[in-house]
Amino acid sequence: MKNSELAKVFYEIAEYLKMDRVPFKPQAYEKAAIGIEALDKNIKDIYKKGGLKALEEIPGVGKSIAEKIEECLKTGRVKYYEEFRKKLPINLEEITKVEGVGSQKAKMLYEKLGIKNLAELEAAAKKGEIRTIAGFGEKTEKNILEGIAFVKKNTGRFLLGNIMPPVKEIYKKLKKLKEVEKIDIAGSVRRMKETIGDVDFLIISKNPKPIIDFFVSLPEVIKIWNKGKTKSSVRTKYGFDMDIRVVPEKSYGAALQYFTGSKEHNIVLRKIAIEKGLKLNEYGIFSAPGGSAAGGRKSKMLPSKNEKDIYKTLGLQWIPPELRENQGEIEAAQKNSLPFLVGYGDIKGDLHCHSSWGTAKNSIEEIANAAISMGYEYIGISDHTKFLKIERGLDEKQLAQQREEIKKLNAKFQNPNAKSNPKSLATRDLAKPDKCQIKKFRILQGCEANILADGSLDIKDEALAKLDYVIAGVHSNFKMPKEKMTERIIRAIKNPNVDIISHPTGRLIQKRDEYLIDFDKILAAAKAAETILEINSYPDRLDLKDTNIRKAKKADVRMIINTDSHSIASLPYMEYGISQARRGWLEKKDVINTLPVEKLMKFFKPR
DNA sequence: GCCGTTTTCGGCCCGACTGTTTTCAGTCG
Repeated sequence: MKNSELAKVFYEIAEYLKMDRVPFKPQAYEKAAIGIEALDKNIKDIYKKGGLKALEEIPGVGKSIAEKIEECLKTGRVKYYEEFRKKLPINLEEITKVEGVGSQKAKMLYEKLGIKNLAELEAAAKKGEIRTIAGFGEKTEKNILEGIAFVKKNTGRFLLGNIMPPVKEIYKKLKKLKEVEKIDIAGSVRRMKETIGDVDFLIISKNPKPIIDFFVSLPEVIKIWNKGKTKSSVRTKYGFDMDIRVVPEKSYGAALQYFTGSKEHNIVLRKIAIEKGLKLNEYGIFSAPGGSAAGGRKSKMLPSKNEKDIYKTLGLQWIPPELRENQGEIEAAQKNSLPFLVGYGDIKGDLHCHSSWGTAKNSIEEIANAAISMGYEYIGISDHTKFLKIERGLDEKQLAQQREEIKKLNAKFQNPNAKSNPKSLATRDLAKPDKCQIKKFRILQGCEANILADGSLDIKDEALAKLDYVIAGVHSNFKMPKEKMTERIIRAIKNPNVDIISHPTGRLIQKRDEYLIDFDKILAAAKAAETILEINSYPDRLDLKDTNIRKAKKADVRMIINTDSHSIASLPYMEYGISQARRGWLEKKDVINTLPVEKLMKFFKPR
């Protein structure tokens, strides 16, 4: 039984309890489910090692839920859950995916019409049966049908890297409106989560109506879920939903904090507020209960204009959005010990770029020019090697020829008259970087060698020794038993010619799981061999992922953020890699390509 | 059902919008 499956059981119990209007227990079960989901160990192992006591250590899990976990691990069933299922045997997860249908309506639909799943819900709505239920009407029925159509079409979450470009476009359009005094993107986009459920825009304005009207009539909008005086939500043609919220200036900090989330982070903040005799909502932080949009009669609004005010009033350092997941950041902020995160402008070069020597789009010179215009000081060309025929992998001879070309280009890029990079890279606008000149731009030659099934590489050591650096990655035989795969990668880590392991866990978000590996052993080996692990910025990779990055930092392993670009159009993906590094609590010193080239190369194996 | 630097009992985060009501429940974020 996987942790996620067990968590799902408790989430569903929470839903069933909500249907019965049981107070407080639903939240307790939800909390336990969150606690289980957040575990980085298999719950089976935790139970094996420490029994019931160890289970009760899990946040949100007490005696009663620990016993239910035990029951589930032993028998594969939870009686308490099955009793609910017997009473209401419906596919809750499926039905409540439909916008506007929650647990209460799901219950009614089953009791009145016997609806158990999405297909039956659709059939009933088409026959016009839904409107016959008390409390349901024609409009609800129509909305349910539309909701089902959307559920069928969409998978739910969207890759950060896919969603960002259209979101930035819409952001620009909204920003241009004269009524908009200030605008931010909040929500999981601001937190730079690897996948995004929906997009939240937050705006300051004294005149919300024209903004909301403009928002719902954007050409990207295909469905208006709701439209009120100060907020609205819509579906875009790209498939994702967007919310907009307009607030007055004095509430902006509180609103930005509130709508950035995460939900778990905010709940803790509100509790801290209550402990201090304060009240926190999206309108501000108030000195006494009863605060509201108009300001309660007895409560006084404390400074809420910016987020720092809110955090300060709660006795906390301002917390970067990427950390707001209630994973220890609040405790760190209380102790004034938050990390100073690697910045979006700190990267000095990208060492994982493919060129037209293989199947990638651009020549080395084109890549170098693009890198210069992004403000980089160096770029690393790392084409695939010969095992990957489909990518026209390079052999020993071609690598030598490529080295000659790079030598010539490097001579060309030494420009003693150029000004040094005047400002740090504004990564958030990487799509349109400023032109700037670099005194000494350097092209490094690497390669991305293939880690074969036995852990050896597909190219001769002598050839590797002539390169500036070597990346090695797994590109075949993904499905090996855990022990073998771990050994395979560790052998590559120990290879005296290998400097960097690319996309170390091999996952493709929403497509392919990580390889079966013992990640702790990989980390220990990387630490011992001083081999660097890559944070791959490609939108569907983001590998290492945030939680693994944090583990790697704890293991004192060095990391590098690369894009794995096969075209210069992908160089700006760097932003996503940096964001994951930040989510993994990395500081500048943890990331080697924040260093100038001479210092960077000290982290490579002696050649 | 869980949890505790005021507590082992008595608390549990909060407000906008919609649709169906005639004063509010359900849903969502």
